Amino acid sequence: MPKQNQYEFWPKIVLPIPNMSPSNTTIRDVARLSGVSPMTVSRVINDSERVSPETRRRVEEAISELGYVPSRLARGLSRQRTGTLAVIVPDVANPFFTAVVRAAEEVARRADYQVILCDTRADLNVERDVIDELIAHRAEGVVIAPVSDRSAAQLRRLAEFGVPFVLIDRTIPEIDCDVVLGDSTGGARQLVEHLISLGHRRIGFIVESDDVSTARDRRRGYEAALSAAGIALDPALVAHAAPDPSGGSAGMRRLLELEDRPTAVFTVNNLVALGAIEAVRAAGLEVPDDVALVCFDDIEYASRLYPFLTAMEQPAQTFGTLGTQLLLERIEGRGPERRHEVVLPGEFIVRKSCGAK
Amino acid sequence: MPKQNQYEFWPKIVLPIPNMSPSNTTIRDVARLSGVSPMTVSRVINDSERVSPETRRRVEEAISELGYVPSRLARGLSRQRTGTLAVIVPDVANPFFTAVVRAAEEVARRADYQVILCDTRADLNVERDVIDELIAHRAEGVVIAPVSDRSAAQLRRLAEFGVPFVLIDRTIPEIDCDVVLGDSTGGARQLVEHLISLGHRRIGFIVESDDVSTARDRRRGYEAALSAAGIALDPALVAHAAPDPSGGSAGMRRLLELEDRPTAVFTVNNLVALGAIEAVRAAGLEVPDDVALVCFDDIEYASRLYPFLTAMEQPAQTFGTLGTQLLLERIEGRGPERRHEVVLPGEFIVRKSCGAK
DNA sequence: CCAGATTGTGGTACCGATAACACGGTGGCG
DNA sequence: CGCCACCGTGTTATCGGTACCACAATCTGG
Repeated sequence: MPKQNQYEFWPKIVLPIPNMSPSNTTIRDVARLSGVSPMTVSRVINDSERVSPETRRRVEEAISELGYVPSRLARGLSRQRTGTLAVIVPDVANPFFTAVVRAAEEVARRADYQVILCDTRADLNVERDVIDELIAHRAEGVVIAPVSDRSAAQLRRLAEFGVPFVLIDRTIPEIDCDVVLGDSTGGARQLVEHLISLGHRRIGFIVESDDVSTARDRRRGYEAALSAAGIALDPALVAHAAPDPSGGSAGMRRLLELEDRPTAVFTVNNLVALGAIEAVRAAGLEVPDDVALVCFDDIEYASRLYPFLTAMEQPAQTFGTLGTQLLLERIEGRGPERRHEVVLPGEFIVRKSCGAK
Repeated sequence: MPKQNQYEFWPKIVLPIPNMSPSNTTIRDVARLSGVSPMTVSRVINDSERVSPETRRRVEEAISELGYVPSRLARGLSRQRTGTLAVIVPDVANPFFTAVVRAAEEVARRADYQVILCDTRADLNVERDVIDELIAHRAEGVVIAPVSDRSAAQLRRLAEFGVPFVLIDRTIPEIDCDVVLGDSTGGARQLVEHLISLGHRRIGFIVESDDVSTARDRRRGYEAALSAAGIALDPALVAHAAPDPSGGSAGMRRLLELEDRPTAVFTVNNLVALGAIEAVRAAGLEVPDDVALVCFDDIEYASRLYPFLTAMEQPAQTFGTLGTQLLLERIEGRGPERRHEVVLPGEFIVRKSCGAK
């Protein structure tokens, strides 16, 4: 259960503050001090161009004397580019997305872009608002792990405004753009086949709503594994739940209440697994003894402390770096005519939760 | 060991791209279409003001017909405010800071500010660059967990430019501003006293460089606890190391090599603890049997999966919300004359790693 | 020795919005 | 009936840069 925030309603204090000097030096001030035109100063701060060494020296002197820093706003307005790009994820606190964001931020910074971070909390409305804001901000591109297929509307809006974007982790059927994905179907199949190889026949699946591509694809993998093993699909074993710990708990509780309950469970991601495990324990049972468990995505720090989750680990950082690189290519007008669809293989890591050996 | 990123050098593809229409509708287009002046359109999009219902209707119609979205750049330039603020942390991947960032982002968004996320990777130079960028961007305020005391220079720079900022998690001696802190000294003392109460007399401490206030304060707490128990301080038991898992491992290795090695260790934070535990295990020993361990900050998801770390958990979210709220007060000119110094108590959580009971 | 290129610099007009003021029309009130 | 307040709207200047073109001075080569 997330900590309640006792200071949510911190009492408002209304008092005057000692205003600091909003030191607003402009290019014209620099020009005046160094006895040249603003245009020449502009040339100096943008390097390049032909400026005599002597003039350049004088201008640079004036700049450092006045502590002048050019305004990105003005520059952006006039150049029609902001040097800003956005990363949108449904939950930064999910270690998978944290890694994505971190990597994206680094790539962007190296390419001299600033990053606006947006956490949609898997809420379609927040996502819409956030995207509108980004359009207003004239962000030059967006790396986004969309909330669901219904994000299509807002992505089309981005496209209308000529803002390139790259989807990561999730595709959206009608949206045609660069994409960086994991191998959800294959990975899921491998996980479930592993459970089957351990002798499990009744295998549950806790998954979020079917309008998220990863959920669909992983369900597909789950079904493929079952059918390949000649196990009939029992719809009662598929529990739909929110893609977070509380959803995982709820889903697992439902599965445990079944008459003929599963002996193993596959969860759609790491946080769902976490909640599911908590539910198993709350029911006085244990993983993997009473219920074996496998999932997608690792929880790095947890696994280092205690290698427990048998998981299909995805290269989260690569999602971030690669997604951002593809985006930068689009922004800079490079990038192939045809869209890029990169599928990154996961790494199957067997640990305790599946009960192997 | 963090995953190597195999796609760091993704091959560059150079091809033309099908350019989308950079639909650049301006306020003037809307004005033309609705047969009014740009000023009137401006009045409509900023609500308020006195505009006849009929005109407003016509303008709104034109706006939606053209799909017009006002440019934040232009607005910012003219209004002299950007509606942007920044959150700077040394490591977003640290669950503590992830929570801070997430909370800050939410508070900011609710107040209609956009957030620029900056991860300094605990590198003073990156921090300097990032802050320069923010000044250029005319960010209206900054919530920052500074790299160290040597961040003072860049913070003074911010102040010179009239950008208000709030320090979180760490103070800096000469910098006088709003601050949201944990009770490092008290918390550390409590942790170490707990170890002492369990019978430990040789207690190690793995800590980062002394120019970070939390490190100093926690050392102070460590020393206070020892001296209160009449235990002499043995400098050999204080290992300095980077504030991350690898630092923790290195530090613990050094402690384990001591002739008279500690029976318990206190680490300055969660990630250091993680590395320290790995080092203990690598040495063929176990926590808490061979070495008891306590630390600052929890790793939430890890602890839910496996309640192991005995820790002083800090209310990370509150650091974020409160820090951002204080910042917003400053920005809006409210906020007390005298600086705010908020100290949030941590929660002492006893689990396995200390070997209690 | 002069046409033509090159170099360093300045002038002007924007980028897209808003602040501040101006102005014609309506209605209330003495 | 005329003055004034107010309403709705337009005009102009400006925010802080840069693109584009102009222009004088110097350099090149035939």
